[in-house]
Amino acid sequence: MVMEEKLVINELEQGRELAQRLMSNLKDTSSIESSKNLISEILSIYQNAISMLDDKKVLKRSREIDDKDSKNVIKKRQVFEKKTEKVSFFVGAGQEKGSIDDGYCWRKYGQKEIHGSINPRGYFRCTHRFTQNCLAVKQVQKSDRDPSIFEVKYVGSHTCNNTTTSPKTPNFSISMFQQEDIKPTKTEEAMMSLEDLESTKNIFRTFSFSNYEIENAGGGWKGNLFHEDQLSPAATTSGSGITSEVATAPASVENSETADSYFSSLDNIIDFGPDWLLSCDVLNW
DNA sequence: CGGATTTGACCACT
DNA sequence: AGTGGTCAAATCCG
Repeated sequence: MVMEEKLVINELEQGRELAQRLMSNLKDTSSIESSKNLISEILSIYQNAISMLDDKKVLKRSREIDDKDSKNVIKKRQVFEKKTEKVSFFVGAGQEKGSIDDGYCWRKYGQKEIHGSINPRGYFRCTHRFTQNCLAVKQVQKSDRDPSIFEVKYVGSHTCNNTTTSPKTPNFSISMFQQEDIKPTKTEEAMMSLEDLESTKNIFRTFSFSNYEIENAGGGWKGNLFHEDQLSPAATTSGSGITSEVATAPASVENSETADSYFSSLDNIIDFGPDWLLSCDVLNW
């Protein structure tokens, strides 16, 4: 395990301990039940993050991809390109038929029954793939746990300018992305990642915690999802369009010094090495 | 009629 | 061989 990975786990463990201490401080106060729930969720998130980072298979896989490419293994062009793409995992309350309107034009090109999942996964590519060479792709799968929620995975970003409407922000969302193959020569992509990380401080303040777990950071995207009753008031106000409120922290978090200390910890831990990026961002849809 | 969706086949990877 | 991702012909729909 490289130094950065150890540091990340260290930081997360510290955060978990602090949350546990706060939890015991609140034990005998029944009026702050919601705070307790919040802390439980924080603990859950920390646990998930630690588990993810402690999964040597994932980390090993990430490095192996680098090795393969450096050895000039010839692969199908599409497959190779994918490994360099930004991947966003996205969960949130969805709309009917999985037709989550993110402001872009998508064309469905496939559907697949996924082993271990009740619901099939739909494959969408940008309508302008051929006209504008836009390589954005997304996968949409209805959550097994809550059919009203869709899990969306974005691969690549839009290079087209065409949107059905102005890009929308989901009523609530959090995404996690992993760039699996950032090589020193990929300066541009690396810079993009740093920009994403740069904005992470603020982004971390935009969501109300909920259990979020990824069984397999490399490809899995299962999780305890965001239910409407767990969303911040701002997040539940509208399913259409970007609202400034969406970028506002839930009061329970904003007003909590303790929560701020956690965010400070997160500020520290996002300074990862380039081969493993973990971040949260709010996508424009 | 043209574009979008469906769905079985095919391919790459493990 | 199993699985996930993509292709492409058939079909649907406005």
